Amino acid sequence: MASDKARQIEDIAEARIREGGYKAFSFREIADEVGIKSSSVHYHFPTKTALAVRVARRYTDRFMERLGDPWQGETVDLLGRLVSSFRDALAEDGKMCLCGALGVESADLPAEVAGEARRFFEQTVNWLETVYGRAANATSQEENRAKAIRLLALLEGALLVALTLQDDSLYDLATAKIPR
Amino acid sequence: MASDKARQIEDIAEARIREGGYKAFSFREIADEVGIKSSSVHYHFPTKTALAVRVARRYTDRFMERLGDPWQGETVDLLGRLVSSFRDALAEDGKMCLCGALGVESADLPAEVAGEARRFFEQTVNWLETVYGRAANATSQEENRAKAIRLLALLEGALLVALTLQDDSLYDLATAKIPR
DNA sequence: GTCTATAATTTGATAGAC
DNA sequence: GTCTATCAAATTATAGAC
Repeated sequence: MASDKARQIEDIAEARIREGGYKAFSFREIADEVGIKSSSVHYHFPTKTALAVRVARRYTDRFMERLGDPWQGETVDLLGRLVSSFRDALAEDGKMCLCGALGVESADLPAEVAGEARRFFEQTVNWLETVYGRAANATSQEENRAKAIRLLALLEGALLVALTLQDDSLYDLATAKIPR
Repeated sequence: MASDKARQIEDIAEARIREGGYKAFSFREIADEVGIKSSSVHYHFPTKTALAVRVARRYTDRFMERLGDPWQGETVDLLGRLVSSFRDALAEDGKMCLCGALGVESADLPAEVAGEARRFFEQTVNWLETVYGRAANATSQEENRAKAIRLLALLEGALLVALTLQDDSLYDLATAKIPR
């Protein structure tokens, strides 16, 4: 299959970005791992920026797909899905959220890449605003947005703390008060 | 003065790390900015790792000094000092917490550097545990620790979200419910 | 303390054959 | 799609003169 190699390249780039950010992956390193030459990687993705944009887009799409329709289901279940999406990423691969890793270095990124990280946060906040707006105890739009920002910050921060202190259980500790 | 150049080097390295992580600064770039050659930077700091370690240590020491004695003063004031320490860093230079920026790429860092980021988080958590332990409504040690982890995660995450979405006010929105 | 000079490696990217 | 070959630039680091 033609796109098989392209997907392999994306997978490796994603893993490296989640471990060490945008500057942590190189075309040569990816090429070695896939078993081709770096010039062949350029065939699939013309530039490093283009590859990172593609990886971030795929990550966001999958993430939003996993979160599902914010208009369907119980508030508790919806919020729990968000909490466990990040937790699974930590538990399964011991890695940061891709767009959190990119977001930290926003100021030092090609504009298109920084824009994709921003897009991920915007979509997640929008999804949360909808969930909070539907809840039985829904408050004003401003307050819903504040709650959304606050939860997203807590979850990204919980990943960051757990990774830095090398203790995954800290993510659960930090998010224990949130419905799952 | 002899150590004047060394401090300049540390300042520039710190700024760059907070913008783009460990991989974002180079000896040549720093040398240009200071107005010397990269080999002269090596005179002050033998390796890149050594410079990063020194910068992280200085950052942590200054941060803890600013937080002050967790046994002195009101709980509200102590917690407020932590919240505004991070907020000022964002407002004044529009930059991430240095050890947050390093922590994200923990898995891709020289062990000594990752250790310094870990040290910052440990010290901040310890400080918060003491504050919560002293409070009038103090709970069990485990619960104090959970509260400490949770607040640290929220603050680091709030910085991350504000930087990625390029809106400093989101930090205040995320931390509004916390005493200052 | 700072310089010149340089080594050894890695990087993103391109041209052109097959 | 993948290769060889190559480029121009940047990187960390060292040796030795001043």
